This record gives sequence, structure tokens and C-alpha cells, in this order.
Amino acid sequence: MSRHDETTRGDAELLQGTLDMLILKIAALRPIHGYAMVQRLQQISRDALQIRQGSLYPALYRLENRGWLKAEWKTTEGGREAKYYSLTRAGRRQLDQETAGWKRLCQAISLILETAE
Amino acid sequence: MSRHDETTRGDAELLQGTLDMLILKIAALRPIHGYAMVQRLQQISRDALQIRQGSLYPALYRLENRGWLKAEWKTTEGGREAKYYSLTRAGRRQLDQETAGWKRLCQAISLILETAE
DNA sequence: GACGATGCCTTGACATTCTAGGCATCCAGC
DNA sequence: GCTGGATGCCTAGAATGTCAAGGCATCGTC
Repeated sequence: MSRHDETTRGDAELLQGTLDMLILKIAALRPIHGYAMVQRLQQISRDALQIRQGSLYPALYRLENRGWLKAEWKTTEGGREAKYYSLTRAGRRQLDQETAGWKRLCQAISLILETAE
Repeated sequence: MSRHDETTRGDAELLQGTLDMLILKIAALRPIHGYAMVQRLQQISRDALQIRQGSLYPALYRLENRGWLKAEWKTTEGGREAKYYSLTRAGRRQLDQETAGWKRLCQAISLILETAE
């Protein structure tokens, strides 16, 4: 996936506030570097989610700064240096909290959307 | 509900991008004025959603400007003048579209969150 | 040696939401 | 008659997060 792919279309935007949760979740599965996160998220969501690098890296920086992620340079299978992110204990808590909040909001919005009359 | 109630607590934030959809939905049920929207949304969502007036009114202005809502001054049951909003045809389309997008995103995020291993 | 994929990053614009106020009217209670 | 709360509208400014659009370096392949 080259840089040009990500600039071709503008749909598939995500909801502001969910990106952190998604990143934390992906990092919780196993340590992973940024570039791979994009692909993994896209793959799991069956192309419904398309995270931009311009959104991802600032978010990673933010999450690391808040102590929810920790980074470590390692070598990929491809033999390159990459920054692997994994969850801290606080990150785990944060993920749980955000997940709970997400579900609450989801339910609330469903209540609204399904109101007839 | 006075202004002071809404400044006392800071939780129950909503996701950026969902407010427009919620407003359109509420207005689709029946013409309604801004002040009542807040109460209605809170009531239907069982207090899970708390819309701030400072978010609401700019949003109403935005939606009206885009041709999705139309406003009309009428008298409330309480005998006051209030601005009643209702959906335009384009607003109806927009609501359907946003609802579909919301469901798609919801599903995508669920896929991520429910990924084990 | 050009091009695509892999990897990282930054800058600036943009939109949306929140904070924190303001204003006017009406009614109930003291 | 006055005060405070509820009903209704609105705004300015800050904070935040995302996006667009670039840049850089390395590697492999044609």
C-alpha cells in the first residue's frame, strides 16, 4: 500500500474519539508497529475502516505520552527497523474504560435511532 | 433544567459527528424546538446523552444552513415563542445516509473490539 | 535506475464540540 | 414586590482531533 492509495479517496472517515480505542485494542492483541496497524485495522474491519497515517502517528504519540502505550524499536520480519507499540497497565485500564463508554454510547444512540413515532 | 445544571458535570460526552444525526432524528419525529431537543434526547437515552446548548445551537444553525432543517417560529404549549425545526426532504435523505454510515461504522468497530487473540 | 512497498514523521488547515458566559420572559413563593 | 428557577434563545473563544499533503530513507524488482 503506497502513500498514493491513501490520498485517492475521502470516504471511510471514522468518528472522532474512536481512534484511540481502536489503536489500544490493536496493540493489546500483540505488539505491533504503526504501519502494520493501518493494515490490520483495515483487514479486520473488512475495509470499512481506513486509518490515515496523518491521523495515526499523532495519535500514537499522544497515547505514548499519556502512558498508555510504550514503544520499542525492533526488527520486522522484513528486516527493517520499526517501532513496536504495546499496552501498558494503564493502557489496559484505559482501553477497558473506553470500550465501556463506547458501548454505553452505542446503546444510547440506538435508543434514539430506533424511536418510532 | 437551568443553565447551571449543564455546567456541573463534564461526562457524557458524545462522539464528534453523531450530533447532527441525533438532531435530525429527533426533528424527524415531529417539529421541535432546540430547548426541547435537549430534554427529549436525554429522556429517550435514559440520561446517557447530555447535549450542551453550546453544541446544540451552532449545530442547528449549521443544519439549517445546509438545507436539512427548516425553522419556524411558533408558540409553545407554555405560551412562549420558540423556533420549531423540522426536516426537509434533503434532511430526510441526509438522515438516512448518516444512519447507514453509523451502522457501518458500528459494525466495523465491533469487529475490531471483538477480535480475540 | 525507476518505481512500488515498507517504514517513519510533520505542518497547517479544518470542523466540531465544550466552556462559559449573556439576554428576555414567565411563574411561584416569600 | 422581589427573588429565583425554569423556559427559551444566542455567542465568543479555546481546545481537540482528524485530514490533506507533503517529506525522508531503505529495500527489492523490473
